[in-house]
Amino acid sequence: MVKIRTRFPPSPTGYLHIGGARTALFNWLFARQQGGVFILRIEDTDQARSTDEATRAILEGLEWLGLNWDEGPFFQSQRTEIYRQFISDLLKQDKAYYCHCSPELLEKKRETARAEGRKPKYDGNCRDLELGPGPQAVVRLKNPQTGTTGFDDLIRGPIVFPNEELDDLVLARSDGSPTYHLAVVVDDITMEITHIIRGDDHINNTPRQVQIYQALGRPLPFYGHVPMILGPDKTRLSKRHGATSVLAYKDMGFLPQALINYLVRLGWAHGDEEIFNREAMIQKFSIARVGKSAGVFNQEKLLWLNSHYIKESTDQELAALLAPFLREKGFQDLDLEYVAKCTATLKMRSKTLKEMAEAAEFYLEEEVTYPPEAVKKSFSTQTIPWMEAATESLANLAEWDESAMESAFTRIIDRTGATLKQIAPPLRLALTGKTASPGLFEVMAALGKERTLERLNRALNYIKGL
RNA sequence: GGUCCCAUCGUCUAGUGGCCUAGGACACCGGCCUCUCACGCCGGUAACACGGGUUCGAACCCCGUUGGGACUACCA
Repeated sequence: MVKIRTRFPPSPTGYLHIGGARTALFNWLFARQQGGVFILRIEDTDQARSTDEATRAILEGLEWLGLNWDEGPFFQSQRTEIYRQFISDLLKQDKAYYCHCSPELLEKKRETARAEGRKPKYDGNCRDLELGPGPQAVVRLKNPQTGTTGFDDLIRGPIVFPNEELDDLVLARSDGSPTYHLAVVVDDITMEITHIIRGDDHINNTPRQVQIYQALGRPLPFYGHVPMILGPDKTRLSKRHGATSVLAYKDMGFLPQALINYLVRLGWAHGDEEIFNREAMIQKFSIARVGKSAGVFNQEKLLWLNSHYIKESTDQELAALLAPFLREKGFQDLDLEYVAKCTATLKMRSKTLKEMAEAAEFYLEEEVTYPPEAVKKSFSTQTIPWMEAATESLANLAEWDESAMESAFTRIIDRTGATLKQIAPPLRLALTGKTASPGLFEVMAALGKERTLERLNRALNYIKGL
């Protein structure tokens, strides 16, 4: 059996975006599932627009998502000799020819053709002139002019194009460099790619590439064209729609497994299942079951998945993940054990790590501040006896856990005649500086006895000074 | 314009001729739980683009219409 080989070929003209990430994911999943090989290839033939920085960002994005590649990264810019070889072979076999038409002339012809309602395709002017190389010459593929060119798409089934629609495409530019179509095909041949899974914006490119395979006398790979990802306005997802860079989602506090899970479900389903960890995805993914229609990127659902994976993470994992976000907020010396205790109270209430970091601030601040509105609502002379009773009972607690606190509070309620509903708000404000927070007992347990008593005493003094 | 692709709730989707008075998930709206906020649980609103066929029977098959999208470069 032939080993399956897939590839992800980004061009380094920008960051790794959501659409690219999903294409990479599908290729990766298919390779992993089939025991195949996943190859990374950087398509940097467009020297003007390619940057090293973009390459780094793409690699970093893939690494963050955990889409590890087995071979590469290969760079097209380092393979020019290979392309040259293939082009000269084609020329020798009369499958390609030199064309001396200037870009200006071609552009003019296209315009008049368009104006007259004809197809603006190359007219084959130099096809049979048997011209040699020249300073302005490009190399074109000599395509069949009748008949059809097609392929059997893994996702969409057979797709056929009339050859009259296809013109003699340029294989080599006048400077000798290969064009995209030639480079892709040569790379896929030499890298022995068996399955090409890519965006459906390439469907129309495929017959051209098929013709190059045919001219070269090589067997076709399998093609699977996955649908595009759209923004909420149903146009192609782009910067206009906010963050589409994978790393931007990292910075917003998303977990890679949440993004991966979201992406795999965008365009693919396995019955009613929503949650897929890596292993489940690899096992259940099926390229043939990928949907055909474009999908709208929905951040709400991503947030839901993210909160799911946050809940699933252990306190220690969360503490480590949260640390960079906390440091960003200026909390430099972090006691990760303490942070872990805090995350335990926050994981049910946070949709992102960024949100969690914000919610965690009161745990880390030396002194919480009491917002005037909240003070008005919760602090009064009436609360003094409650606070005193609480402070005293808590101070006497031998065990600092939630069940001990609970029994302490039943005694406090007994003694003061107040209800928990009355006592909780002022205590919450004293401990967190907020009117909404994790459960009172949870907060005290996480804060620890010392911090709790400190904060209560400080609040008591504050109220007495009102 | 031409060619190609696509079409089920607002969104992601299940559905491959009878199981569909169309199922799940997100979001939204109610309720329960409750020390606040969440979580969780229960319930609700909400879709087969349209028109023709084929068939005893169509969300599912065929044709057309409409609507979206892609490509149409010496960009990838």
